[in-house]
Amino acid sequence: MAPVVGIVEDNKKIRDLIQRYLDMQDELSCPVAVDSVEEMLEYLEDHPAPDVILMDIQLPGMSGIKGIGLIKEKYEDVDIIMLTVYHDSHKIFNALRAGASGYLLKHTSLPEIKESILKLVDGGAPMSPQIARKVINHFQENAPKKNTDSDLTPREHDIVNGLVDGLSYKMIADRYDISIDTVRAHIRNIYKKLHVNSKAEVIAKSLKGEI
Amino acid sequence: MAPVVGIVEDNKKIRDLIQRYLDMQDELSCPVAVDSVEEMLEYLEDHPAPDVILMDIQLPGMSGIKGIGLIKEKYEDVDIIMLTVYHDSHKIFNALRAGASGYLLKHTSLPEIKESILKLVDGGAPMSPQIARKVINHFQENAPKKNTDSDLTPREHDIVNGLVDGLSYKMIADRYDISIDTVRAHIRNIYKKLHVNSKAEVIAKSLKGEI
DNA sequence: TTAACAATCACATATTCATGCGAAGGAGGT
DNA sequence: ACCTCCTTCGCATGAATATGTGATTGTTAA
Repeated sequence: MAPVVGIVEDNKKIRDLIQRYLDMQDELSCPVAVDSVEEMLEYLEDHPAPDVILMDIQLPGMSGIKGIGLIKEKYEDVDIIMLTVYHDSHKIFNALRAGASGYLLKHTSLPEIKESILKLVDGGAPMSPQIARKVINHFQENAPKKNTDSDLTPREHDIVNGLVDGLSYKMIADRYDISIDTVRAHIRNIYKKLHVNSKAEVIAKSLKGEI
Repeated sequence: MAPVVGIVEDNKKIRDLIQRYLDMQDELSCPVAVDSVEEMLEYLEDHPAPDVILMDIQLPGMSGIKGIGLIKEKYEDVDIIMLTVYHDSHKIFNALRAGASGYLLKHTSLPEIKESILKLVDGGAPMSPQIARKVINHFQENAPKKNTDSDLTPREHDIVNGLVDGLSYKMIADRYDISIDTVRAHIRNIYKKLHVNSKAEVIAKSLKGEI
């Protein structure tokens, strides 16, 4: 079933352009394009909800960001992509926090918009690269400067990798061409250093990024 | 000036493939591809730093995530893109916090990798759509816990959680107030469904988000 | 030059795991 | 009513793991 797309955008020229383009695609249909959140909510009263809604932020009446919340509240399965000129962090984060699943800048080309919608339906999250950069920077600024340093020696790391790959002692011994007793010895030391006492805990720690 | 790319990847086949492809492009050069962070650091001692480094996470010796920190510490202008099979939140966030500027999954095609590098140099941040989705979900406190399609029953999920927490059969039995033989029975069924045959593999799958 | 530590190996033993077999009550669907 | 699946439990056995107590060979830093 081809995904159904809705548009909320107050610039009629842009709105019509996008709608015509998307509706023309085999993989999509775009039966509804309105110029405010209020109109979209009205439309949703007596029509099936689209799979994806493209939404501007600057709109007559209610802002797009507020609209996200209202729409997701009643139609939680609708995915919303912001399509806007704003690239300041506050707007981006507020939109994402409100429940937007993607954030594209308005200079995004029509084929890219189409790709983004398909990506979203497929479980991805479309973001313009500049937006992604800001999101990532946000992580790095709020980075807790914790010490991930666990003092494991290179060889011990090898052993841990073996464990993470689900190998037995014997298989690890074979992989690194050492005896199984050596593997045991390393494991003992690893357990001491990490304060654990089972393979399971080592694997968990490793995959959680604590090693 | 064409951006210079470096690669840290322990799988020789993949490494060579990517290097050859990138180096063949007019817009890029890729003079260095090594299989560990340690080797890359050595290389950087007496060569000009690349503009971008593609880096795996699971590596012999030091992990790629730790490598990010070390490399960015001495060569802060280098941008690092993670290129890995891991898509569990812990690894993603740890990598981004450590200073990675992009995060791609390994099934990314060569032309997409190239595009990602060019995007990055241009101020963007390449991310696989799946990754972007996880990052966005992180912003949405009310994260709807979509059931990742796995045939595991609720009880089996409980058991898996116990394993992930590093518990022994006996401890799991105590936690859920059932007999150790029942735990065994569940584990047997879990192993069958996931096609594995050790706690280690279950934990790994779970933490990698494959359950 | 010691001292510390990484990496290698050995032997022993108690515990835990993996896996086979079998079984029985209950929930839910046809 | 019948069948399927979830959940629960038991017994048994070989394999793997956890842990202790050693020891030898290098490398490195005080």
